[in-house]
Amino acid sequence: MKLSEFELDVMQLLWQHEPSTAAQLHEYLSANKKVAYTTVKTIVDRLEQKGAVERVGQQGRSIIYRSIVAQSTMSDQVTPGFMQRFFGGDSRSFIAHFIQQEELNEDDINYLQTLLKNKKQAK
Amino acid sequence: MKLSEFELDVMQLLWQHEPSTAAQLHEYLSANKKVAYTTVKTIVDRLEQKGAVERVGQQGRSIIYRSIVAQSTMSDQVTPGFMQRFFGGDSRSFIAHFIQQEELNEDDINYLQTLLKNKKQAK
DNA sequence: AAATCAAAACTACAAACGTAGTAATAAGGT
DNA sequence: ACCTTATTACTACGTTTGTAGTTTTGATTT
Repeated sequence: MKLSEFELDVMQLLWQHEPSTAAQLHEYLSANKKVAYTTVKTIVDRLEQKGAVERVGQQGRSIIYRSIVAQSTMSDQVTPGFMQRFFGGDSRSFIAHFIQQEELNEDDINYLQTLLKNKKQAK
Repeated sequence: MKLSEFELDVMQLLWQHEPSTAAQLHEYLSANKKVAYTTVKTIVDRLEQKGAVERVGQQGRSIIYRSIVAQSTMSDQVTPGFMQRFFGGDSRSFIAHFIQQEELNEDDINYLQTLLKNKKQAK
């Protein structure tokens, strides 16, 4: 399943606040972007058509939606392409780039170090 | 500057084999994807219009192209959106995901461990 | 100089996308 | 039972994208 950027923005919000109505998603989105309610509703309709979300009830006239595809499924599908396009598929330099670039506190670093240690031991 | 997926695929090839003619890019691409030469040329033309590549000479009738925008610039621009859409902007779980998911040999792991250690010390 | 032919330049077109208006409808209030 | 109004459902439209055909052009060969 292929979702557009805007569709993914809406999915992101839904993943974070599940379940939601179109009006709620519109409200969350409005924090970052000026966009009409009907626009958001159109996106939700398209997501429904694509089988990314489904109706799970209603509240007055408002339809309540829930995601069908998991965030992890989506990211697994899209990441290889991303890595390929920006890092030539080299996962080591990909990870290295973000370790260096991103803001990480000591806890974060410790956590990642543990992950690496475990990964090494699993060999 | 906003580039489409296909445009980025072509940029990736150009970044890897710089400079190149459209025919060469077509050849590289053909390894993975069946696509007409004219299609690739159209993409290159659009990249030129967008200011992502430029002409640096010719070889017979063939125009030689070079990238103007660096791969790192592109990835810096696109990554925040990507991270937001798939990891809710949480860089720690973003990096963690790849450490766990990706194939890494012992050297890779050591290298990443060093990076983390340095990052910790730099605090 | 004329012919050939590869590559460039131009044109085309359907599907997807971002965006939102308009029309229909049904819940809830009076 | 009727009206109001929030929501849904439907329609619309310009732009971008993937895809490639057709036409023009100019380098190279004969």
